[in-house]
Amino acid sequence: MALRIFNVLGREKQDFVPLVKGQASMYVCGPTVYDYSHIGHAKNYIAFDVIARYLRSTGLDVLYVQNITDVGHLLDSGEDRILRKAAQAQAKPMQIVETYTRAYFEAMDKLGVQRPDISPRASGHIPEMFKMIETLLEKENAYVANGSVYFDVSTDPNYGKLSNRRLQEQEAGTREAVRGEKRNPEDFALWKRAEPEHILRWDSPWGEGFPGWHIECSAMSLKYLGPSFDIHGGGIDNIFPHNESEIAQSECANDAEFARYWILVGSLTVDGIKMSKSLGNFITIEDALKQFPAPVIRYFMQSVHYSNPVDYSDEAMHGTARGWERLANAVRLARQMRQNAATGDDGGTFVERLNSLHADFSAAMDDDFNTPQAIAGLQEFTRDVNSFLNSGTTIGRNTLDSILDTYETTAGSVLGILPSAEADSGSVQRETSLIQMLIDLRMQARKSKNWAESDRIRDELAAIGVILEDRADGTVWKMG
RNA sequence: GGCGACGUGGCCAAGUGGUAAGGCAAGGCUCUGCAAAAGCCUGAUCACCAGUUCGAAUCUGGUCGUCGCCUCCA
Repeated sequence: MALRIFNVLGREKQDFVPLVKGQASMYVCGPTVYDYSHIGHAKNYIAFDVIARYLRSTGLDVLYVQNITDVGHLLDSGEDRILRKAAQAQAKPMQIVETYTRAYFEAMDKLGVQRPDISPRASGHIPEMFKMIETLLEKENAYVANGSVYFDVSTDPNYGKLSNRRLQEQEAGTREAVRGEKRNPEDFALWKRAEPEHILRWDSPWGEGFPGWHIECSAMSLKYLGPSFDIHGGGIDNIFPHNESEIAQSECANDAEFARYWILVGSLTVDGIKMSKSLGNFITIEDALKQFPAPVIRYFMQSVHYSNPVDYSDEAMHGTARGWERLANAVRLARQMRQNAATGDDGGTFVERLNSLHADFSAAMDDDFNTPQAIAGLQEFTRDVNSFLNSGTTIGRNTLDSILDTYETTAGSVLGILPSAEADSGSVQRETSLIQMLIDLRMQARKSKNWAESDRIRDELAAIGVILEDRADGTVWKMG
């Protein structure tokens, strides 16, 4: 069965046929690094993480590019939002950018989001932007006004094809000062003249300034993926004007189809309303991780189809956590049984069930990355695994390996929702506590002169490399 | 005003023409020294109305309602 993707460009489910056989090129709009990442970012980037992971699992050679926006965004006041943050912190703009770029990657790492192959920064691609802007000027798709360069949307008859917006139906821009130098109210900036107080600025053929928001994605996707590539991803809230403008710039400048498949992810709300700082329902990824382990957050984000909105709430998260536990418990049980299982194929007939799970999983993911359906299949599978593991029949190590491998290649390497084996095998802190507990048990045995039990504990600990030494003031231990 | 989603059992959520997956919660039961885990059983005709069709949650039209976007946003 072939992979099908709902292409927002055209609004229909289509067979995925990559530009180059065996490869898939993907560009996803990345974050603006002016603050800590929130759970809305988590939903978005987990979705594309799973998409990239699944594409790879089918054997495709994926090249995944995701930008870091560290210049250019304007506030209503005309002030760059990164600069505003810098003023608050009395720090250099690039210091702010660096801080939140690192924080972004750290948060994503904790969520098990595999890093993109390339994470280009907008600030590092100013020359590439110049080149594209100059091309657009030469082709008269853009014009210079007072040191700024604007894209003339009236020169692109296809403008609006992604979001289905007709220019004349939109409300005119409200900023009089900005509108004054534009030919059409809908024209957007490719390059903005920097006012004196604007610290983050570059020399350009049109005077000192900084790039418009949309041009970076066009310039960087061209550089790393070429004029045409397979998949463009992002949040649905950026369909207009950002994605629409990207298409206009790139297709006018390159005379080539831009992205062939558009995958846009539904937004996340908190307790039914949009997340915003003023409402006090702004939840960072770090905050969420304090309450729930990363696999639970990933499971939650994938329990709804990526294109649909998700509502985050404590109630929903606790329900999700319980559902995840059931799956995780089965995996843990299988891991522990494997530790003591005899080698052999006992219970091998269960392999048929493994095959049917693989088939169900692939069918669900091939259908526009239907993770809710894939998870439903895993839950049914888990019921059968639990029955099997608890049935009392002898199960050989090979069979347990097969079960664990099945989980690993579906819930593990694709969805990224398995409990980590490390967490289950223990940590230094836990090991220390366990050893202390045994020492305390042994102390009780010694007090009651139960020397046989006391020596048994010491000998068995020694056998696994923990040496006990009795002192007048108590017992200490060390690794042998 | 324009664009776009959506409305499925108490909650979350798949399903886009052939008589409703899955999870959570709830109740009953099995297992069980206790606890936990696990398993079994129990529930919806799909916002409403009118059409198309042999047949619709699924297509068409309309009504009501929710949300997002049109200004920075993943």
